[in-house]
This record gives sequence, structure tokens and C-alpha cells, in this order.
Amino acid sequence: MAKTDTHMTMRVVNHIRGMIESGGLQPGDRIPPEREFARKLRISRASLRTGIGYLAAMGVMDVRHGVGTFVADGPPEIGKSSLSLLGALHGFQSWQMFEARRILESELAALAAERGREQHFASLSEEVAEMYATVANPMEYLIHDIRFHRVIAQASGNPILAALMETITSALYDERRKTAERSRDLKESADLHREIYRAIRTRNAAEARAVMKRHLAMAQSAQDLEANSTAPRSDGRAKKAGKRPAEA
Amino acid sequence: MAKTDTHMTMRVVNHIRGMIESGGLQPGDRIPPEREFARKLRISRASLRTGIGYLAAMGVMDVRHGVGTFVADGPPEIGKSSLSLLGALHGFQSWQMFEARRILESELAALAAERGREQHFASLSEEVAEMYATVANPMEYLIHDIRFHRVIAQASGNPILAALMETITSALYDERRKTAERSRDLKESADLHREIYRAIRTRNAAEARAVMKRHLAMAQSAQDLEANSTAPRSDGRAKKAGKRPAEA
DNA sequence: TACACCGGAGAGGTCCGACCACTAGAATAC
DNA sequence: GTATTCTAGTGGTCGGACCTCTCCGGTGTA
Repeated sequence: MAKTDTHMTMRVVNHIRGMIESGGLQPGDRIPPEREFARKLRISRASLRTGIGYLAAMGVMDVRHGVGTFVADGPPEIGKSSLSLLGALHGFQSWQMFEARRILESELAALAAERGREQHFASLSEEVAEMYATVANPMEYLIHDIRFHRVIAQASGNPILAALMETITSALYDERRKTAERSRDLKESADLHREIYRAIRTRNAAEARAVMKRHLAMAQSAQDLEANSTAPRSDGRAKKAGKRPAEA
Repeated sequence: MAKTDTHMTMRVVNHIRGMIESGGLQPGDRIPPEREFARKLRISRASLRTGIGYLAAMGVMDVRHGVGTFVADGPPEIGKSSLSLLGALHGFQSWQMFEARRILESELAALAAERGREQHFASLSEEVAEMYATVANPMEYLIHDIRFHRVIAQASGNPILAALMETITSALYDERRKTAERSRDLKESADLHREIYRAIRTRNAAEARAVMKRHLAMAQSAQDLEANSTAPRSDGRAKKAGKRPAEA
């Protein structure tokens, strides 16, 4: 399968891929210094760096200036940083991202109801409590909101779906971190989260899915209202407002 | 806000991002030659290349040796090339990928039933016909199978979900392109595809979702059987695929 | 005229070797 | 004992030379 051995980039990628697949490289492990590694692979440091850069862009490697290069640790990320670029390029609409999120998260909630463990339920419960405690503080609230959804993703037992959700939500969050929510809405939001929690804890998958869907639909329409009041212009274009103009 | 201006890589990425968001760069467009572009941005060619490499790894740019560098054309890809690496790294299980696919595609089918257009229906119909015509030729059959699912994704009207599906299926396909299917199964498969087609054409979303789910569940168990019969006792090798562990 | 070949222009790919910038821990000063 | 400074090690940037690939137009032959 390796006709790709001509390109230095792919030689590096395949080499590291092999080290990972053979188990010789685990998440968090460090690879040799560039100069040394390049010598070992019989390629120039520049080419090695190209390959490492490729892997870093895919989220497989983690390069830290002055420290070293490591295999990515923590939860997997699938195209997390690329989605917003791709969105700008292909004109993704906000409603499409919401739709993707709604589908992923509602199924995730159903899976969590089926497979979640006591430890997950405890975390969920705690986050719900924190939400109620911070309805007056949107900033704080948001943190627990995000954590709640993240715990559900973990509880689903499917890291791929969890990673996809993370990708979507981070892009979505990126696009609207400026809209401040009102406390009145947060109370309702917390209520819905509690409903979701209860459905999951009682292992009622259908209910969990339904409530999650309702919650996200509500969040979307709230978001849309806010966007319309902020930007009286027609919604067809809907770029990400407020960015610096590009200096061509 | 933009402390990212220190890293040359990010300077390049942000510059190109700006050009894309301002509409100055469309899919298929070409960016200036490296030497010239580097001069214009007041950075070295090496740094420019690092940035371009980053964008290329994310699927935003398309670099062609001896020709030039272009903004990616065609359908968007989200982490398509990274998933298999990530899978090896985080130990993704085969059933998890199937599960992700089942969820995405069944919802995609439902959306296609709601929003599909005549042109999509026509394509689907054609692919189904081709499937029946090639039940004796697994290679050919597979092509139409893939196309069928791809058309559904397009018909869903949600390019994000379509891209996610493409990512999953290509990783899945990668991992089992070696398993040849039997013609007897293909006939059943074609029947199911026809059912899906009918459900979509009659705009019966629930039915489309259900049949798609059934189809993929069937495909998965067929794969599992094949995998087990191919490698009945794996002592040393430890193939990356795996069966569903009841634990977690 | 039609076709195959050749060669050059221009684009990306690789390499080298020097130097810059950052981080963490050791050495030093207080 | 604590705060500061120094330094070894590692990634980041540079520029400029040279290689390889693709494309296309010119040329020679049938």
C-alpha cells in the first residue's frame, strides 16, 4: 500500500503511524528531538517537520515549543479546528450546524441512558445542581452546561460520536460566544437539563432523546431570535460578524 | 484577541482565512506561487509552506506538485484522513464506527425523505437498478452502493452531516476493503436499498430511517461474521478490529 | 496537416546550515 | 529558604541552492 513512500511527508507519517499501531507509541509519549529523529530517519529536519506538522494539524501530535513533541493526549478530536474554516469555505449555515448537533446529541443522550454508569449519573447530577446555582451568572452557567453535555457524550460509550459532537459544538460556540443570555432563560434551561438527567438516570432512552431534542431546538430558536435582533440585515448571507477585515 | 500573530503558521492561516471569509478566495481558486506569496507576506518561504501544509492537512487547500496551490474544491471533508490514525491511537472499536454510521445515515435518510428533490430520487433509482444489475460482481456493486449512500447524504441538504458520514464510511471502508462479499448477500442488500429508496421517494421519513437502520445493522453483522471466520484464533497479531466487549 | 517528441518555464519539494525563541531545571545570590 | 539568573536542550524561522514535476509550445517527421 505504500506508493506514498516518495513523499517525505508520507514517509514520516507512515513511520509514526507504524509506531502507533505497533503500540510503540502511546498517547502522551514523546518522540525524539527533531535533529536526532531526522538523522535516524535519514531525512532532513525540514522534511521531518513537514510530516510532524501534518500530524499536528490532524490532532495526532502535540508540538510544544522549547519542550518537545508528543503524541496527543486527552480525548480525540476530529477536525475540530478545521470545521470553522470549512464552514466559511463552503458556506455552512448556522441551522445546519444546529441540526447536526441536535441529531448527534439526542442519540448520544439515548445511548447514555442505555449505557451510563453510576459515576456518570453522579457527575450529571452535580452539574445540574451547579446550573441551578448559577442561573444568575451566565458565564459560570455556561461552563456547567458544556460539562453536562460532555459527560453525556462520555457516558454514551462511543468516543467517535463524542468527538464529532465536540467538533460541532466547539464550532457553534465559537460563532456565538458574544451573545449573552438572560437569566430568565437559564432557569428554563436548567429545568430541561434536569429532565434530561432524570431520563438518563432512569434509563429511559426514548425520553432522553426526546427531551434533548426539545432542549436543543429551544436553544436554537433562542439563538436565532438573538441573532436577528442583533443583526437586522437579511439572514441569507449570515457571515460571522465582527471579524477583522482581511488585509489582502 | 489575536496573539496568534506570533506564530508564522497562524499568520498564514489567518491571512488565508480572511481571504476566504471576505469572499476573495473561492473553492478552486489558486493562490500565488510560494516565492511570490512569501515575499508579499514578508515571511520566509519555509514558514509559508508550514502554514499551507497545515491548511492542506485540514483539507482546505489542495497542493499540486509542479502546478500550484488551490483552495479545495469538491465536497467538504472533515478529518477524513485523520480518523484512521486517531482510531489506532485511541483504540476505536469497529462496532463504534458502525454505530456512528448507523446513527448518521439513518437520520440522513430521514432528512432525505423530507427534503430530497426529484433529481435525487432519479439518481437513487438509477443506482438501485445498477445494484441489481451487478449482484454477481461485488466490485461493481460496491461502487453503486457507495454512490447510493452518497446521494442520500446530498439529498439531506445538510453538508455537515454528509461530510461526517463520508469520514466515517471511508475509515470503515479502509479497514475492510479486503473482505469480499458473496453474491447471495448482495441480492438481499439490493432489496433493502430499494426499500430505502421507496421510503424516501414517498417522503416517509420514519420508514426511511428504520429501513436504513436495519440495512446497516445487517451489514455490520455480516462483517462481523466474516471477520470472525477470517481470523478465528488471533493469538499474536491482535488485529485492530474487535468485537463488542460487554465491559467498557 | 497530423502526430510524436523535446525542451524550457514555472511551480512545488527537499536539503543545508545558521541563528532565533521558548521552557524548564540547575546554579547562584540573597 | 526563597528568589533570581543562567544555561542546556528543543522547537521555530530564515534564505538560498538545487531537484522534480507538470504543462505547453515549438519542432521535426510522416
